[in-house]
Amino acid sequence: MQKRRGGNVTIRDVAARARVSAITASRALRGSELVRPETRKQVELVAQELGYIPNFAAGMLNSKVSRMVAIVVPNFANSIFATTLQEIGEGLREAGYQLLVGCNDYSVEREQELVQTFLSRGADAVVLTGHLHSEATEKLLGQSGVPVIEMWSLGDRPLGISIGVDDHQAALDAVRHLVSRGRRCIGYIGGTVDGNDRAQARLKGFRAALTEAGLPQDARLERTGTFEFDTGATAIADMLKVEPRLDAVFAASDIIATGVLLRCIQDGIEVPGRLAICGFDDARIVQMLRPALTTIKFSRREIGQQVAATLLDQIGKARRGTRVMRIAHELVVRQTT
Amino acid sequence: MQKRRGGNVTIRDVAARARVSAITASRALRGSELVRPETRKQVELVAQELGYIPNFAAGMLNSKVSRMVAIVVPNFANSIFATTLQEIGEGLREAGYQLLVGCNDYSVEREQELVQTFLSRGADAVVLTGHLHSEATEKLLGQSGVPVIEMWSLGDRPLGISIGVDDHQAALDAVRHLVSRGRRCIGYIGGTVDGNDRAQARLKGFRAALTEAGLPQDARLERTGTFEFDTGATAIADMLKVEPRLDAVFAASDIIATGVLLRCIQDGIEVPGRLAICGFDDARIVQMLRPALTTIKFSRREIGQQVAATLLDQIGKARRGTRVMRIAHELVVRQTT
DNA sequence: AATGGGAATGACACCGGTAACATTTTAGAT
DNA sequence: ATCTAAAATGTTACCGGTGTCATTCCCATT
Repeated sequence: MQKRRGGNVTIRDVAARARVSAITASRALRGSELVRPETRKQVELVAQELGYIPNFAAGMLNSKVSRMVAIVVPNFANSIFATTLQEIGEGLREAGYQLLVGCNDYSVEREQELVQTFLSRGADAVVLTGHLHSEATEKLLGQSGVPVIEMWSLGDRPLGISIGVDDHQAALDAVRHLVSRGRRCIGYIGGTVDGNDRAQARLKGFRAALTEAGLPQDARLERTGTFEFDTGATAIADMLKVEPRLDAVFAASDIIATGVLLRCIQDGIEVPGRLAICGFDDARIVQMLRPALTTIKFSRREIGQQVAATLLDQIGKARRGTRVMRIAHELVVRQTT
Repeated sequence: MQKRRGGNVTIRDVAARARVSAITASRALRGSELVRPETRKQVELVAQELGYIPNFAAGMLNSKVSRMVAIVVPNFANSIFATTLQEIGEGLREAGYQLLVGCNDYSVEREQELVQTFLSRGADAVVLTGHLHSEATEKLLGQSGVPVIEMWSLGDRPLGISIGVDDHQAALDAVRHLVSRGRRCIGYIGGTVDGNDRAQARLKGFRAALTEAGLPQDARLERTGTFEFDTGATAIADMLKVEPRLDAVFAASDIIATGVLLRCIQDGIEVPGRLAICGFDDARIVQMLRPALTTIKFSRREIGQQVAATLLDQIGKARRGTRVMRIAHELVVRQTT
């Protein structure tokens, strides 16, 4: 098979037609200050005329700049990450960067594979979700010298720059709020903690809050599953059967919290009278539910914007520090607590 | 800045260390049948030892194969597209393809820019959303000889292969259902039709159904906006004020339908007694709402899977036909109608 | 031992931009 | 008119794999 890409017009073709050398054409098209305006215009005209499409691979080979940013997210389908992707994409568009995205399904091995291909493809920077990585991944990234951003959670020893929410503190805040409302038998329903340090931090925050309030830990009141409505719906029904005194639930994601709430409405369990619910994320829908969900709010867009800005700042810099940027969260009290 | 990628180990370094020529090393690592098993093993060992990371750009330059598939979606944040992305990603992972994704915000100009860079980067195939493109985009893609897939909607004159849902028919089915329930004053609330042929087809389907049922067209009962809850919530409130006899709404997206439903619940408008609602997409949440939403269901995953399979089939093929693959849809009647 | 043919390996050029350095042109100063 | 520095352009080589074609090696065959 012969792939043609715009009729195989190379920069030399453009140069010949414009009666300049290849390098002048190259400079003209890249907007270098070294060419006379008229020359540039002429080259641009010819390029247009011939339908010239530059070959990035060729340029990259020598210049080592790909204008691609690689991003690893655990899951596209989860809209939480999608919003961030969107924001990063918009932030980088102007600068001419493209997004190379991969999905690791919460697996560090898969992440390692992805990082490997991304480096192979010459990504100018790598964005990872969370701080849980294989040793090989960290070594690869270290050797490559490419800027690394870990987003969504905060790490104490980030590989590069860490931009995210303090999940532990946020969970603590949420559960403290439930306690302050007089709840004494509080359950936790969250996403799987495997390969997910955000989920881990939230669960730890939950436990810390119980301890702080002098409440007992009870493994039966901690459930984890997928980040789906069903997880919440199933878990709450079962948990109430096991422990009828349950009077509050902290759901580590609004999707799960919505599952809990809708199931309660179905089953005639009064919220917040009989059961208080607090979610996490402030997904768009939850303020429209009746009763509206109390939840932890933070700006997904801000994460994306910060990541984009930081990327632009870091790419091409020789010295790169490690830094932790905390995105603010806030407890939004609505009707479920 | 000097980017190093794994310490600048090239295939010649590996070859030298393994006492073979560069091309033999290349063949060994690519799994060619032409090298002796022992030679291959030796090369692989050395590559591992040296931490060799191949440079895709270099390989691409000569072989014209990038193992990247470019995908343009209008919007990441809309989970509808995210699921498809996820599925395509999974389908291509095994074959070693990477996803180059871009977001065009429903703009054909933006799509054109994206297609241009994607071709520039040597994408092995291009996946677009919908059939609305600029002339230049179509020309670019035609010249490039790269396989093209248009997904999500069905076109009568696809650029390559078209994989999607018959939105017109689906909308027709939805509205016929409302009519069959005795509704006579039916409103439409949907997403913007600009740059969105799916939305256009649904609106046309809605109108066709009204005509078919002998009902009058009324511009006041057609609203479009963003694909957000608010659009539904705001539009329904206003529409009921303008036309109190309104007894049904066809919402061209479940997000919007949910907005409509929740607003009705808030305002004490009885559903389906006073107002019937039919959505579109069968988003996961809508079956858990009370009343559960009647909607058009189809498999987003199937679209993704078909796209992935078709991509693998098309890439590298010399002769590429144009074809239309219709993904089945189904009306799911629940409690809102 | 000589021969033939396929398996395995190698030499070399090439893909298409661009960095580095060389050269020519231009314009301002004397 | 001459000189000089800056501006503009050109030459050459190189990035790092891989296609093409040539060569060597090995073993079976006569």
